Amino acid sequence: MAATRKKRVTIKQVAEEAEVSIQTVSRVLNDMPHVAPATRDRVLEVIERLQYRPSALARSLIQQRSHMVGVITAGLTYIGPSRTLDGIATQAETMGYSVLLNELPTFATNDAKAILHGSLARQVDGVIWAVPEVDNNREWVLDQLADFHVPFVFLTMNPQPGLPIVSYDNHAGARMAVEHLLQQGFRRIGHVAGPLVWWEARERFAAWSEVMQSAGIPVEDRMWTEGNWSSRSGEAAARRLLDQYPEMDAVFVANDQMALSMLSVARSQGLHVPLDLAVVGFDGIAESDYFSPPLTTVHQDLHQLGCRAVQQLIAMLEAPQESIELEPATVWLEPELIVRESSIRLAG
Amino acid sequence: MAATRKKRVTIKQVAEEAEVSIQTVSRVLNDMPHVAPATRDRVLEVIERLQYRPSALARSLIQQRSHMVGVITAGLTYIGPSRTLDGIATQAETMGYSVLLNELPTFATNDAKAILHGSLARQVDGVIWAVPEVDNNREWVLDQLADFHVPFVFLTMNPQPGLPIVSYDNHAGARMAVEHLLQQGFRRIGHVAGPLVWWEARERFAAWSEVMQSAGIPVEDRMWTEGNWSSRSGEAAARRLLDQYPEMDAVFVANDQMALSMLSVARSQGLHVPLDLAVVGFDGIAESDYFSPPLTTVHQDLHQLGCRAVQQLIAMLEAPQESIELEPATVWLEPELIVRESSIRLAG
DNA sequence: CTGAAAGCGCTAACAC
DNA sequence: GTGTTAGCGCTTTCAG
Repeated sequence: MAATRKKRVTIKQVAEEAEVSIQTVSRVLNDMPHVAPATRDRVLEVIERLQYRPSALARSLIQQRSHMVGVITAGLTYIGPSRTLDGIATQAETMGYSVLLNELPTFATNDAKAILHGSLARQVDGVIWAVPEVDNNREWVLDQLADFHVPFVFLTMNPQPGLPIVSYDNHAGARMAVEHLLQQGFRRIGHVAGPLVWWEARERFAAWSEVMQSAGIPVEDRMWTEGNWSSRSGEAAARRLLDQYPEMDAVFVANDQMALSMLSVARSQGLHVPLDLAVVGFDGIAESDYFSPPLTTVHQDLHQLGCRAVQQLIAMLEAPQESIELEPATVWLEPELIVRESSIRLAG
Repeated sequence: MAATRKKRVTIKQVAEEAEVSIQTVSRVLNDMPHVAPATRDRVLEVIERLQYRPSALARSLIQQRSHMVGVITAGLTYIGPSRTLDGIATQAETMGYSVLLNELPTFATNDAKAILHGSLARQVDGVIWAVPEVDNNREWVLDQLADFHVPFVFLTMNPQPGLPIVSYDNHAGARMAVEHLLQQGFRRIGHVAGPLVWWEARERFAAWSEVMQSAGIPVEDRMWTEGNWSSRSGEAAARRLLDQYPEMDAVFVANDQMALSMLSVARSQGLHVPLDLAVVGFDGIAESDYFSPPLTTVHQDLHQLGCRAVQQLIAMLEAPQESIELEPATVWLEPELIVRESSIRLAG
């Protein structure tokens, strides 16, 4: 009883079976007026009987509107991008759009070009550029933006006049983290940075550095190290930092995964957190509440970020032509500091 | 200098500009023979100059082949589904296919129907059903399978004759975990199960139960509790279990997130892991190596799972019609036990 | 080697 | 109310 692959039922067959014109079937499908109730019922009956499903493809071709949004992403194995995608997918669904997903194999420019054009060839109505800004991988997209005939929304980058951007304020988030440590009375605050080719890592690093200097604490090179976001890299970065800055009493780590490693390394070296070393992370992943000890962190709701991006894009799609250009709205979200045990100054 | 939305360049315009027929342009595009080199060059030049990009949509319509695979997933905020999707996206890319992504808002059946039909309406060439098997949410898809005129590949379910399935052997993985604990000399082994409406949770639970009984250890209800995969739920489950089974000396936890909570709760109750309580997780997420202590876990490479699913599906798509039905290949992957500090029996 | 005609499945504009 | 005629952008015959 193997299921032989059946041919798709077309509107033409429905029309013939119901003994009406193709047009009338179309009218029924689209709930248009001017169809006699009896005719409509007959058509509907045939549609049901033949299990007819209209082809969105053919529709898209003629309407010049695919109701698909192209999403270009990278690094889905990371928690951040996948949560963002979750938000995008959910919101798109809700608003009646499909997601055409493309993941870049690397963060480099080269791959991106072909992949983006592949997406555009499929006639997506708009594009959400959810690739982290690494090196200058965004340059050429921005350069060519005028040549693409669909709207774009960019995620996670500095506000820039004339560009629709949806992003968390990483600088503000990092500032909160460091200021919190200062308030707790810590002064010798180190930093484990993310890879500084990433915009987000640079923002967090810059905020650490600036807040420190504002507090009258000179920043030296031995006070920070760089990881690549992963727990593995965080382990090495943590060891180096503890080594080169032994009097450090607190550390701001650029993401929760690396902060986890910091906790682990500290423990292995006999340091008590937060008594000997306070630790603050970034991202606010769900697990951070169950680290040992629970991790103070800066939370950004990336699901929400994805939702907002879709709303923004669809607003642009459905707005009248002229208004689009006037003021590409920037959505600038504020992260939130979650204080837990890992950063509380204990009576020494 | 606002970028006014341009109209798309069509093959017709290229033809006119190059003073050839639409046909010839098409031949050039598709690298077909029988085009004079001079003509070809002229056409290519015009294509370049006009920045012409053929419409994949129009192509799909006539070729009855979209080169898109529909992916139905759910719970992208979880690590597992998103890693799987990462594998799917990467592999599809490599093989020249695009991914049309659909995420179910819940695991229930109702939403699924409309969403699946939406995907099919866009003429995907095949579907990867990556929704975890929860309750009987898979029943109706399987029932209606014969009515869909494209091939399906199912992820993460029991092998079943006549169905193309790509899955890890959860039962085998859980067996490894429990046998490892027995080998270490632990006998009073508890279990924190995932939500038992999930197939994967049931498999892991069943393996625990069976291995215990084979070892002559009767299983009682107080020896296990149930969580919902999240660290939060794992915390409650861990507390309950420690409470109702105080003499427990080891525990097999159904995923790493909940295992993390088990470590955290044990620590807060003054229990030393693994001295007082050995812990084994499941999944092998990257962070598990940095838990305190590093977690023994059963690793499954979900990226690989996604890759295999795509390979399987595309093999079906590109195979001659008859051979498809004969023997839908099942890919049955073996997870791997990673032994770390959390489960090592220490000289007491 | 090249072009003209037909048509993929559907909707838009107009007739009747 | 309903049918007819076009045509979305492209490929596929089949003539020349």
